[in-house]
Amino acid sequence: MTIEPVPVHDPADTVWRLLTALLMVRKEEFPALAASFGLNPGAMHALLQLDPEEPQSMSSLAGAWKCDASNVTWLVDRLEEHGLAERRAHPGDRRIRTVALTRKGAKIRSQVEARMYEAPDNLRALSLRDLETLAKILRKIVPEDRSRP
Amino acid sequence: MTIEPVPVHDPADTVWRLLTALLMVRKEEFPALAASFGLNPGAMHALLQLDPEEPQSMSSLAGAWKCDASNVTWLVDRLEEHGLAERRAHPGDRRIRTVALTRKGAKIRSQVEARMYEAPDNLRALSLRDLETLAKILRKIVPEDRSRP
DNA sequence: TATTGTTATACTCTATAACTATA
DNA sequence: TATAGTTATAGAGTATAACAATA
Repeated sequence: MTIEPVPVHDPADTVWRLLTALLMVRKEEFPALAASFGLNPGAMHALLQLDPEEPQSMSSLAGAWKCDASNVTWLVDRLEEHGLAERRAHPGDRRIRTVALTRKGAKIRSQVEARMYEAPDNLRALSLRDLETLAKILRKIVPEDRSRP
Repeated sequence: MTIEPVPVHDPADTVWRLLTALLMVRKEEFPALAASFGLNPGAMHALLQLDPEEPQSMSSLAGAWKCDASNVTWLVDRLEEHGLAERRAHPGDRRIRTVALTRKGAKIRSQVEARMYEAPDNLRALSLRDLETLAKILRKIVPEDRSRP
């Protein structure tokens, strides 16, 4: 005797399943994408969260990246080795070091984003009408800034 | 002078950005979900890809999990420690060891899936009409089996 | 001899604890 | 004394290479 799984009736869960299935493939591509730029996934994630305009302190990065300060040191070292970021002095407090994207870092970052946000073929196969319907509905629940990281 | 990013015009890319933003939060929850079952993310991933019905050889798992055979040994050791999977002899070839989910493994696996496929609150906030529209469109491009892993 | 899986070992990434320099 | 960041060190997870058993 086999225990059958309880069927999903909740429409939100149904949509969630469909979305997860759609995204799963891309998620697995991330490490390869990072590697294609000579970075490990952690450093790539860090690169994407660095703001080209606003240098941040090491400690605030530890908060943003949800990792230990010593790991921030290590990750920023990796980015510096690739010439993608640089440590700078803080004007008011000589204990603080800020991290800023270099010109090259900003360029690579936007290249990576372009690759990440390239829609997969199956999505591209939808009609313009369907795509616009999707966008309209999704915009109701996705804050504008989160859709343009 | 700052170089402005090229605006995204392609409607498929726009939708893709929205979808990615929506899924990002959940993706970050995965390690915590794994930890709540006493597993590391790798072992959890492995558990989810083990078929309750079909035992698989170690080498085929290395292919499926995209990792080295020695790592399969390590991961299956972890699952066995928790009583979630077990090695079995292959009837025809004594070199081969197959890996099968235990009864407990199948149970935990479906619990994990239930947690993973629970829609987040913002999705739940959509109207039934919107959810049905989403499901209808997404089903055009998501193969039925991929939406029910 | 070739293949399957394990063991021995090394490397990568992350964390904790001790340390340096500023405040 | 407290805080920011680094360095020293340890641990988890993954890979490569050598090995034992079987084909």
